[in-house]
Amino acid sequence: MFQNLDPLLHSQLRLAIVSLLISVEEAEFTYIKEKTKATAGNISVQIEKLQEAEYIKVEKTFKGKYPLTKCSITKKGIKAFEAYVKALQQYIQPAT
Amino acid sequence: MFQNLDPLLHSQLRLAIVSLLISVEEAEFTYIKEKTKATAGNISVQIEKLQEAEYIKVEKTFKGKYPLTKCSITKKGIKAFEAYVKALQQYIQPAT
DNA sequence: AAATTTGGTTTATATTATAAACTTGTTTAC
DNA sequence: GTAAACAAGTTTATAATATAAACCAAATTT
Repeated sequence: MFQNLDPLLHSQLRLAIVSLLISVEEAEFTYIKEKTKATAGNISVQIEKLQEAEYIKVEKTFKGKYPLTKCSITKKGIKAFEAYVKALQQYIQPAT
Repeated sequence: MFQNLDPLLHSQLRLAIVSLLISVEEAEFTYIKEKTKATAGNISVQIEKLQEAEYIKVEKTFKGKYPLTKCSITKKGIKAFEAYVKALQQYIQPAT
């Protein structure tokens, strides 16, 4: 009846990050920070978890002299997101 | 961009419970247990939280000699659920 | 009358989310 | 030229959550 919801995605911030990356090809750390309004520390932690699970790819480079972190979604991430949304429908769709 | 997700509903088990109650007028503890496959302890705790928030109403009676706990959703619960689903759309709807 | 079952509740623990504090380097103000 | 403020993060500590294990009271079965 109720499929399990992938705990990695069932987190407001991680879901927001993946949601952003789904539609954007690539995003900088600061962009994610602006869009999600979350603290840098929180984002840093959640990005690492998503990366460990290989839901996203993280590339650390430099923009001029400052560090620049770019994130993008992986195939695995897209699949996981789609499965999560599908599972979620069972919870939020009205009636049986 | 991303509205906050009501933490009370953003929990697999509590969401499942509310989801059940939305479409069923009234449900017994054991029914919830069967449908969610969760442990009784976990359900007990989560029901109490939902009740504290006045998202659900809990009525303790007896079925013959055994205790019987009946739950039903409140107006507040319905509203919260609807708001949660609406907020969630922003996360799971593809593209901007 | 001991063991098992029903219908839960309480408590302990493991996991999470989150913010605060810290780091490394850069730019600006004095 | 050096102290203060800023950029872009990371690490660590704490608070909140989810969850299961242990427990309880009464009823039933063996």
